[in-house]
Amino acid sequence: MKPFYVTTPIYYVNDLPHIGHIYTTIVADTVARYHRLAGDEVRFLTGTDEHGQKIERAAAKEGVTPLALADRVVERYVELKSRMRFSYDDFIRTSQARHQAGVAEIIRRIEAAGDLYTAKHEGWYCPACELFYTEKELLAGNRCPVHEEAVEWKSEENIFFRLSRFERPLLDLYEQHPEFVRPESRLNEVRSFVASGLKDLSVSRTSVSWGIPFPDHPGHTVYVWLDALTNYVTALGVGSPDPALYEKFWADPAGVRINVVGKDILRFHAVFWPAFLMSAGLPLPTTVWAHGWWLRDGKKISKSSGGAIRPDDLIEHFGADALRYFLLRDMVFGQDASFSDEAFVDRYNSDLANDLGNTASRVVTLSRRAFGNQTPPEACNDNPLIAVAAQVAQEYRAAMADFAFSRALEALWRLLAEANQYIVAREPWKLIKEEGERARLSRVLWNGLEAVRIVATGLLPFMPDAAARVLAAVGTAVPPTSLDALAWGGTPNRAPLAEIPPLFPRIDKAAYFSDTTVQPAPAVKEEKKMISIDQFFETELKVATVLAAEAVPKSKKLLKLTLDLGEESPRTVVGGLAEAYTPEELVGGQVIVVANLAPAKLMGIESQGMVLAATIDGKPVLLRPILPVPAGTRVK
RNA sequence: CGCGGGGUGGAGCAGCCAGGUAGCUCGUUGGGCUCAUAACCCAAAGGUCGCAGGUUCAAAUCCUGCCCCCGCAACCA
Repeated sequence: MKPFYVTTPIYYVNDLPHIGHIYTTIVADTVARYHRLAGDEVRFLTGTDEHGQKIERAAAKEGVTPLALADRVVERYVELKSRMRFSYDDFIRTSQARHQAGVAEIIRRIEAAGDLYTAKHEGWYCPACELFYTEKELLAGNRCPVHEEAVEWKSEENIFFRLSRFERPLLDLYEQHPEFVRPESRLNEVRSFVASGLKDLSVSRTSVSWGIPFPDHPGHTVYVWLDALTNYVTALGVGSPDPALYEKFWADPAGVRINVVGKDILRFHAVFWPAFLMSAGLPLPTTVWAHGWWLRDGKKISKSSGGAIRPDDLIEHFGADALRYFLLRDMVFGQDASFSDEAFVDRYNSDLANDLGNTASRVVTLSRRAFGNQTPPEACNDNPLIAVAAQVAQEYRAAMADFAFSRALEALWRLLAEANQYIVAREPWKLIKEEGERARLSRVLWNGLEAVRIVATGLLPFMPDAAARVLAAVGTAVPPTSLDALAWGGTPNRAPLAEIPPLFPRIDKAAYFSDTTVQPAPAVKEEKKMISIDQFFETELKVATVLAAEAVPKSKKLLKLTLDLGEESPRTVVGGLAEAYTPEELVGGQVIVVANLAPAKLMGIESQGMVLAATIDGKPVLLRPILPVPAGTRVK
């Protein structure tokens, strides 16, 4: 048995599980299940990343320990296991002792290799953010872009990893093992990133205490990515007294090791991670496999837009199997895909209800009627479906080995379509009524059951429960444990066939959508905080005449306005107006500006005020006087 | 020249790396069947493969240039 190791990234406990996490885990789970059926010795790992400043701060805000906060989120991940039928063998948390021991071991190896050194890290530092900022990121007057407070010049001693030393080895890796990064388009991306030059990487922090203490460097904490990435081997027991799992799943040259990741974290996995491993003298993963993102109706999902995909609702309405099926069927693995409820319902109805469920239902019903609630007495080894099934099985295997899940499913569905055609052509419902056709009828129906059985077998990795239900419905009570079951001929004769309820009840689209019409977000409690008129007058609003306007180069939204506020010299004000206004139409007109706003740098231009506008659908609508007013007139 | 993805019948997509009859799902129209979950089967309509050049016997596919859309980054003071 070939060792096969597949991992998901460890998920940051800053976030509750969302469709992205679930998708990644579904992919890894399907791969793991497939390889178990294929006879490999599979180990499947997932887990959580729990260290870092964000967690530390979020916990402090709630008055709990970081670990308590992590525990709470981890619970949400763990409960998905049964709900989504995830079959991972291990769940690692970076807060666990075994992980910390492993990290320490890796760092010792990297240090022994001479790839660590300490150096001063200097820069503008915001104590509130606990972050360094580049000059470019700062607001005018060296203020933090988040807190708008003054930043300070700080120099901190950091431990650096000689990433630069691995530029050549990494390029050689991509050259000799193009399968190290898949899909191929991503390899190109990674290669060009590395080829453009690698800088040494700071791998310690002195400002973060919620993390793994850096071995032999008191006061330093291990940088999150060095901490997180190593989970794939620490979970196997690197640095522990019992390295058996590590030996089998990471060190065996015949083994396959796959890290499934989202494209957003590919760089860390395809550059930093192999460099760390090379330095530590450990084998590399076979492949880092990057998938795309689920977009909501074509837009990136953002929490603020309220368009998030709610996995809970979907699982409740359609079941975990249906969600698994949809996500794997509708995304070409590696690319981005668009999620919509309508696509989901359509896919469910046409593929699962009509094709799979209905086909199973019609052959089972016919067989029960014809053969006393049993599978047909006679099998059939000579019919047009056999060749199709063999072809489908072959394509299915090839696609699965290539992570081409949608192609694998398409292949299975071709067999279903073929089975339906076959049934219609043979008209078994007529044969039932004819006395001398028992043998023929038996073979026809047996073929129909057999085709469904093969499809359901192929679906076991995708929809573990539903596939088993379909198998049971067509006479295979115990799901097979090997892909050999894809071969023609597995349907038993004279096995009992129970009456089947619809395996995938059709969804009434109209009813579903009227039922789940998106409720507008409950209006946030209006906290009416009144201010005094004096407070209002602290804001100096003035009418300004637009003397000149031009687009800010390379900016999508910004216009640079030169405004007359009745002052000695005109002011420059930059505003996000470009999406709604052209410079030409503004010149000569008037706008209202906040005249006593602290200046700020936008795209390198200092803006000395703010133009007032109402925002509709993200686009500004300027507020301006109806009649011309002398420039500089106070607004109240 | 910031990074990346994409533009293929009404919708959503595959095909492009390894050029050779443009394919799938849904939808539409007509017909068939009645075993089945208003399902299934057959047929039809519907495409300048973003645009323009080039290479080639042959280009959706390779090369060059351009246009448009969508993410990310940097900016709605």
